[in-house]
Amino acid sequence: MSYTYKDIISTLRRTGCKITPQRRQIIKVLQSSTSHLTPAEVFEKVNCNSSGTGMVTIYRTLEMLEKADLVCRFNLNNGHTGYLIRRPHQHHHHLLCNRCGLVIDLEDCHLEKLVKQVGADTGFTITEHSFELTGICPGCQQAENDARSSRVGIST
Amino acid sequence: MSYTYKDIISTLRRTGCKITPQRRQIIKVLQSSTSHLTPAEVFEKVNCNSSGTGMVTIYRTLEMLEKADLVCRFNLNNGHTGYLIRRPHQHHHHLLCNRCGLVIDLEDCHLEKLVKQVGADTGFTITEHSFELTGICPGCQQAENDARSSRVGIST
DNA sequence: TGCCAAATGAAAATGGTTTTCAATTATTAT
DNA sequence: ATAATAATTGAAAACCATTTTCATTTGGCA
Repeated sequence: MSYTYKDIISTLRRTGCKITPQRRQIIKVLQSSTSHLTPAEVFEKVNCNSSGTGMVTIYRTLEMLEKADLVCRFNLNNGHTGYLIRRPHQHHHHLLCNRCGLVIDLEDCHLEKLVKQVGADTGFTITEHSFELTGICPGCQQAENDARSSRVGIST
Repeated sequence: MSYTYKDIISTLRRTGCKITPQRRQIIKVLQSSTSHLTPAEVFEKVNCNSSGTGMVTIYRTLEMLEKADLVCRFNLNNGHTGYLIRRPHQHHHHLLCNRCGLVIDLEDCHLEKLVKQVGADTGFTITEHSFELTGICPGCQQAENDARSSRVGIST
């Protein structure tokens, strides 16, 4: 489960950040999304209710949230950056759907042994690792199958 | 082992690409580096012999090499892009040194089972995965230890 | 050798992100 | 509640990596 809106606000207060309407908005937008959002996407969603929040504020808020460890930041395949409300439990990996952007958390990291082994083999002190999977989620697979069968035109 | 200069040239010829002096230079620079290089780094190295190759050509050549599967492209942690001459054997992972940029190839991917398991658990069709490790290589660990002991000043 | 498509380079365009700076606002102390 | 103040905001400009444009040059084939 991800941090609740209240969690986030109180963590920010604790850090000495001011709680502005813009920040509230941005947090709500991030929270209501199951997939990662780029700064541009956050901007769009925040501004569809005509709140007039500037791009600059989006960037600054995302940066602040990242520093406070409340969101995690991805490097998307296309070189862009995505942000996702963080799940409280520490280290985990992500499974992304290529079609719809859905993100699944893989809570258990089964890689400790492998990482340790690589360290031993290479002499490196390994400080970080990332493991990202991408594919097509069940929903999008279904949608593609449906599209295919209607294209073939079983009954015409 | 990575592709040799000759391998690369002949692959390019086969693809119908022209072998220009600029391209030769760029390939040599990539080849002589054990770590990934950003376009800017390639530019710098290519131009230190005053060959006057433009940034544009660097970008275009790197793109061409990537399309020909002769280099691999990374998203660096800082958001920049790095390129590395490819090793012929297909799928593998990387171990990067945080200090000096050294890249070690991990030829064996031990993750097939885990990937398959995740697919089964989630219903995703998993098409790709990446596993990247970062840490400090033995050389840089040594250097740090040396620096530390001289700072402590064992004999002064 | 000459031709022509491909490659090059300079300059301009693009697009995401960051900085600057004056005006505004959330919080703290009064 | 109000005033003081330090943080936040937004507009515009700056930045920087990357891409596009277009006129010029060049590698490789006929």
